[in-house]
Amino acid sequence: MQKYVLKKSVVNHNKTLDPEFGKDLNPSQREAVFFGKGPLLVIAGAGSGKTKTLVHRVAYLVNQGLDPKSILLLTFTRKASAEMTRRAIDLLDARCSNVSGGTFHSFANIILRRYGKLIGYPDNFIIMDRGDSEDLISMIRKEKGLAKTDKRFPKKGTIADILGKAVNRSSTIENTIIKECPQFLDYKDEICEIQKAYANRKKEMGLMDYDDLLVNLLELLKNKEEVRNKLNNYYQYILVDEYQDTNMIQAEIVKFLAGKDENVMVVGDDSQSIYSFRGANFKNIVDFPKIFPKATIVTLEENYRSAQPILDLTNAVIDGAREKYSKNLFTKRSGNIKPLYVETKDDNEQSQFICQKILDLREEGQTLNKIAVLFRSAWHSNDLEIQLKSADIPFVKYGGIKFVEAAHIKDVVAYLKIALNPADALGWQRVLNLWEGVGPKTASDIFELILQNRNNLTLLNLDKYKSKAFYPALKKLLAFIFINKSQSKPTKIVETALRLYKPYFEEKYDNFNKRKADIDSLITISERFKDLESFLSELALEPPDTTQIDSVAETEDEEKMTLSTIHSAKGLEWHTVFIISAVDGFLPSFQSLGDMEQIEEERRLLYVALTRAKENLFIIKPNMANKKASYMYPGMQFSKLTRFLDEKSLIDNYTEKLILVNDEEDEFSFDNALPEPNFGGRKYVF
DNA sequence: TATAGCCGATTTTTT
DNA sequence: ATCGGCTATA
Repeated sequence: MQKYVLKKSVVNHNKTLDPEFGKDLNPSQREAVFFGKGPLLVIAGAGSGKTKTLVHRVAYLVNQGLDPKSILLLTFTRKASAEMTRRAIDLLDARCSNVSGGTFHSFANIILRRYGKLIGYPDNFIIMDRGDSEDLISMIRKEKGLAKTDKRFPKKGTIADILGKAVNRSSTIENTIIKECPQFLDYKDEICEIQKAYANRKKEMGLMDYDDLLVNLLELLKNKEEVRNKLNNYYQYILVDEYQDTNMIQAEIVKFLAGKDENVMVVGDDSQSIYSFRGANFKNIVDFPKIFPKATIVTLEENYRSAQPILDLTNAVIDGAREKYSKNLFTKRSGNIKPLYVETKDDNEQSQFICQKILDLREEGQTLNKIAVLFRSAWHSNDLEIQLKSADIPFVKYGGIKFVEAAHIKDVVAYLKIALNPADALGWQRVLNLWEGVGPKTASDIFELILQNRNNLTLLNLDKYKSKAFYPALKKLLAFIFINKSQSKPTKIVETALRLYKPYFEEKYDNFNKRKADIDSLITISERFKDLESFLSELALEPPDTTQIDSVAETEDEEKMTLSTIHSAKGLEWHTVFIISAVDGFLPSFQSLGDMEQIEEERRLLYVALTRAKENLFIIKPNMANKKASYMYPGMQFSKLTRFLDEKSLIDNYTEKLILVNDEEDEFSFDNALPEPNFGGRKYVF
């Protein structure tokens, strides 16, 4: 295990806070930033300078002479954490780079590597991603013969959902089934059985899923006093961002971390809670003063992001919400351009409109990285992506399928996992199944053999397989497993794994040349890590998104526009925002329609999307009645505007309607007949 | 008994 | 593109 040595940091004590520090904050922000000791709840509306306030708070605390490491800043993504640290450094000095921070999960990972032994985990445990969990569940389901009993037995993904929600909502399996999918209530005993087997197998194999990271951290804090005391002494101030998206387990973790001093500041906006499907509970905000009765509450209501007409619409949308902390955003920013609303005949026309508009904006001198297109589900942008490519407009897409979820990356990672932790049955299954003549049965036989002898390689008797074609491969694989992990750099291990994988890789995928680029990226990423364990943890906790992969591949950082799911757009802002597929059934998603709470969450989702825009906001509603989704779900029309904008005629009152006129000549020529790009214009004819 | 291969159905959001 | 189920084959 890597040893960390405390280095005396060279701190420039000459540089003190700018006398102007805090002058540009409004009174509420100032109250939060200069707050003394004790619990503090900051209710921060969209665009109200939430990040700015947190960053100033960090700088203020560090400048008070506090050891930066003793400040723990828990954020929703690692990106957010890095961004805040960077801004704090700008504001004060390099001391801020030592602030402790990360996501709840990455923090749990660090603590559990060190203290996990106390609750029976090896320090080389492997973090399972969602796919790994499903694979293990599927394996158990097959072993128990549950797959065959009845066609209607839930699929692995559904079971994973049920188990995960039960944990994250601190509820029972039975209640979760009743709430989520009552049609499977008959199988509650079987699902409980799977749950037990799943928990046992994970422990045997040294695996933790995302939920285990939180649950086990909480267990340490709750039941291991020495750990709790250590952490309480170490972390003097706890700051939590996006508190509305924490679940009950996380709230308890915060409670224990705060300790007796209760120096804990949480920041959140109940109107932006969009992760309840993951067990997040925005009532955590309401309950904060119950957990910390001494809590001070500060509300930030002034919006610095959006022009007034945009804000008028967003306020109106969230006004329809059933439950919320009452707050009303206002801005001093002028602006007379109303959000623009466009109806198109289908998604193809929607894409054409966007391409055209973006070319206009570029003409005007607007840079592409100030433009974003937002949507409910990753696949909603499929058509747009094709058209952007053919129009030669560069973009990056956030959300949807991730790099590490691709089959070929999972293959390579499986090699690495079994090298780090030979007890990992899932990794073995995946690797052994690559071989001709090996299916699930043979793979698990081989795995059993290895497991029994893994402490003494010389006892391993492989004679059984001597006649098989895969025998030499098996020999080579075992040699790979027992290489010295602590001495080899991750990149070396990846390269060794790739030598073993290559023949199967080229056999398995027709388009292996295209996939090769991903493999190269994996090598590049591995170079950042000093050991295999941290590399694999990072892949599970902060999977690289397409941007990082692209920037590895391309040296030039060309300007690109952003396509993003609304979830992934959280916390960001753009000059111009297009919200596409504002169709009832798309947003809200038809999957959410059965449940009032879920529909309310969809409303908040739209609210988050709308509040990303600073100056220009486009809302586009294609008619999707004749598209694929509609024959899959016969009851749905997919032709009406989203209910959240339809109610009380919000569209009529708060937006300007653009009329698209089909130019008869050839299919669609946009180049002629376009009026001067002018967002105040009444009509948009093409 | 185990595997390979084919076909058809399905696609919310994410640490 | 991927998953799960079915069938032919060794």
